Formats: sequence, structure tokens, C-alpha cells
Amino acid sequence: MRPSDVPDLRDLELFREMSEERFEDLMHGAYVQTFPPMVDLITEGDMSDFLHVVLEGRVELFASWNGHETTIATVEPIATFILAATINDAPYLMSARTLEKSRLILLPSSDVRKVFDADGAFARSVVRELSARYRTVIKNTKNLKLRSSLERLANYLLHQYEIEGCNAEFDLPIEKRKIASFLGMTPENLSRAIRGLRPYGVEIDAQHVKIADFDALQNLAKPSPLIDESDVPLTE
Amino acid sequence: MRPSDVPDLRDLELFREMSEERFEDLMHGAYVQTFPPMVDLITEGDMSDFLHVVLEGRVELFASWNGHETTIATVEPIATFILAATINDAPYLMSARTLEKSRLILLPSSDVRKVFDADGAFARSVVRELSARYRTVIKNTKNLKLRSSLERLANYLLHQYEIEGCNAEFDLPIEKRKIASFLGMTPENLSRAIRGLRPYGVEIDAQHVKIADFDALQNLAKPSPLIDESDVPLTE
DNA sequence: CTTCTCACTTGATAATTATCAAGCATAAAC
DNA sequence: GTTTATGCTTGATAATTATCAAGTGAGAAG
Repeated sequence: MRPSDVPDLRDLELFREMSEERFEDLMHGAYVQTFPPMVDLITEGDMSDFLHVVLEGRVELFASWNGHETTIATVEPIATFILAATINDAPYLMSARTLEKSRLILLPSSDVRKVFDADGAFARSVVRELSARYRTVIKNTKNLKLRSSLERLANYLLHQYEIEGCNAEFDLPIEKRKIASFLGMTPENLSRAIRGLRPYGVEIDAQHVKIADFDALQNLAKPSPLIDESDVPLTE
Repeated sequence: MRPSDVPDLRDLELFREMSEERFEDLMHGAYVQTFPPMVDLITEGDMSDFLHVVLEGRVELFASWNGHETTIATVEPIATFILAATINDAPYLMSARTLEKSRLILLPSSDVRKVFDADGAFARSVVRELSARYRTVIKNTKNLKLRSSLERLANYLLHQYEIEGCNAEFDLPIEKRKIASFLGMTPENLSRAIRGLRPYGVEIDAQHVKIADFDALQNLAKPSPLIDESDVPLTE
């Protein structure tokens, strides 16, 4: 693996507190790999063999049942995914695929569990990571159960707006059909929801978004810190 | 607090691994309280002051937004709730109320965090608890996004059926309107979904359920271990 | 440059789910 | 025992969301 990747990893809250020695133990069995777009990385139901860390690119986490598929989250650098399955030594609940060309670090799950058992500081970091992620999925559940698709879209746009530095114009980070799936609707329905936001000063042309009337949009979206404020991206 | 409550607590996986000394530290500031039905215990948005443990009775976790309310989970003895908020020192994402007369142990959040910082074994227990709960919420998200309300009800019944020892007849554990809210539908819709399951051999009279044709129900529900097998109840 | 692919959009329609209103039934309160 | 409250059910209707089908347009592949 490139030596230049290690400091990146070390910056993650998950690995920041652990001793240098343990960190090196963990890095010893790790390897870096680059994948083309649309490559399946893991399949739900399989046992966790590696803790994955996205260094570059973008990864989609999704789940299937009875012929349907839904996007649970997208993971952007630098972040881990499937931490819970790794620690629990349990089967993956989600599948993962690259959306773009992506570079990942793979840490053997058994190594992670070994360090977890030996290093209390790492265990505490895992707690902080997991509790933040737990809270994020609870927020997502509230979003799904308490809001209509139009309201979810409005809040999604407000959230992106904030991420993009509160600029009135920005680009959508992923394909619309992925946004639709993440928000729990069909692509057709998203198209119509986008048109439905026009009276609220939202103009979307292809990937480009323009928030012309922030107050009107906010008035519709009614964002709440108990649903929309991000602890951490909705990954695992 | 009653001395007899302590062994119950000690049986919880969360408290089983920690040293006797730490456990006593934790119990020192704890107190037991009994509440009548329908008492608000915590309100979403408030800061976490106590880790709650249900000893007897039943507690509902719910969330509100814009005049709507939804049940996220019910907590049954013996289990903790709002662990993530306690550890994170963050505001509650859910409110809690007693559904029945209930007895709880309240552990001051600052004490829990103190032990968490000092005792690596406890930190690891917290990880196991949180990761199991995290996975339960992810399963719940898949349930909500991938299934129709009829399918969710069918799987809910199969799940209860298993909990009740695979007996073809059993009673619903909570009010139908709570089940409806938990499953993400209105009470009216639940009523109709119950009738909709009649062709699949499901007879429900008040609280009493009879599964007359297990295969037909299972064929409709298509339960999956990646959605329906419980790691842990969906509390916090 | 042309063709092809595929995400996206739009329209028409169907299915699902929610809302509103009324009646029923059970259980608690008096 | 009667009254009251309330959860549940049912019906009618509306809103939301999904499905199917066809067309558009931008970018990739040739």
C-alpha cells in the first residue's frame, strides 16, 4: 500500500486515538485496491471479511428484497463502511458497489476484532463511530416515516445546500435515480417532485440546482436538527 | 433501590463483563422509580441525563415532526434505551412514555460516561449493544423501504408467532394503533390490512391472532434473515 | 459525425395509502 | 347498571405514490 495513504487513515476519528503500535498491527494486513465504476464490493448475506475504507471515489450501499432494490447510503472519502458487521462478526445487511472509480483500503475483519479486543481506546472510538451512525439511521427512519416524498426532497436539497457552503447554486452529487432510491421513491416520482418544488423557487436543470427562494423552501421543508442535522453520513 | 434489582441488571449483556467495582460505582448513583401508564419519561431534543433501564412494564419510543407522531420501538424488560445519546452526550432523538405501569432504573449519564472512559470491558459491551441495535435499525429501514404495508404486517405477525414459541394462536403484545404506527401506517389501514390477510389464513379477533395457514402467510411475507431475524429489539 | 445507450422526463393509469366521518364495541368510571 | 371514553372498524373519498409506456436528450461508442 502507498505510505501516503496511512496518514489519511490516521485522520479518521476511528483510528486517531489508538496507539501507534496497534495502528501498525492493523496496517500490516491491510491492502489498498482500486476498482472501476459499478463493481460489486460486497453482497448482503456474506460474512464480513474486511472493514472497508473509501479513500477516493464513491460507494453505494444498497439492499434488495423480492426483486426490489433500495439505496441505503452513499459513502464518500474518507469513511469506513460495514463497521457493525465487522465488529459483530455477522453477515452484511447491505451490498456495496462502486459508483465511480474508487480506491479503498481493506482491513481484515479478524485483525480489526483483535485490535478491538486489545485496545480500549480503539473500542471507545468504535463506540463513538457506531453511536453517531446509529443516530443517523434513526434520523433517517424519522425522515421516512414522518415526511412525504416532496418534503424529503425539500430537506435533501437544503442539506446539500448546506454541504455546498450555503451557495444558492450547486450540483447534485449523485445520479437522480440514486437520490430517488435513497429518498424512498421512484425516479418518475422524483421528476415530478422536482417540478413540484418549482413554486418554492427551486430550479433544477440536469445536475444543476438553483435555490431562488430559500425561505419558501425552508418553510416547506421545516428542517429539524433532530432529523436533518448530520452526526455522520448514513453508512455502516 | 431494591437489592433484588441489581442481579437483573447484571444479567444484561451490557453490564455482564464489567468489574464488580465499576458496577457498584454505577449503581451508587442509580435509582429505581415506578411510573403509571402514559407518563412521559423523556422528550426528544432534551439532553441525555439518565440511561434508562426497563425492569417491568413497557415503554414506547416515538418521534414527532410537524404534528405527526410515529412509534419507533417499544422496549420490554429487561433492556436499556437511549444508550447512544447517553454515550454521545447528545440530545435525545426520540421521546419515551410508559405504556403500562412500569418500573425503571435510571443511571446518571455522567456516571455511565465515566465508567465508559475507565473500563475497556464496558466500552466493548457498549459496542456490542450499539452495533446490534444499529443493525436492527438498518433492517427496519429495509422493511420500510422495500415492502408494502400488507407485507410488513405479514412479517410482523410471523415475527410475533416466533416470539410466542411458534404457537398458531397468540395475542398481540401492544395496541393495534401502536402496531400501525410502528409499521408506518394508519390505524384504518392496519384494519384493512388485517382483513386483507384473511385469504392467507390469518384470523385476528381483537388482540387474539390465529395463523391457520402458516405456509400461505409465509409465502406472502417472504421473510428474510437480513430483515426479520432479530439481533435485538429496535430500541436505543 | 453518426449511432447507440441510457438516464431522465412526461403522460396515462392503477395501486397504495391517508383522511374524514360515522358507527360499534369494549372497558373503565360513576 | 348506566354512562362515558376510547380504540377499533367500516365506508366514502382524496391524496400520494407506483407502474407502464413512450418520447427526449445528452454523452459514450463506433
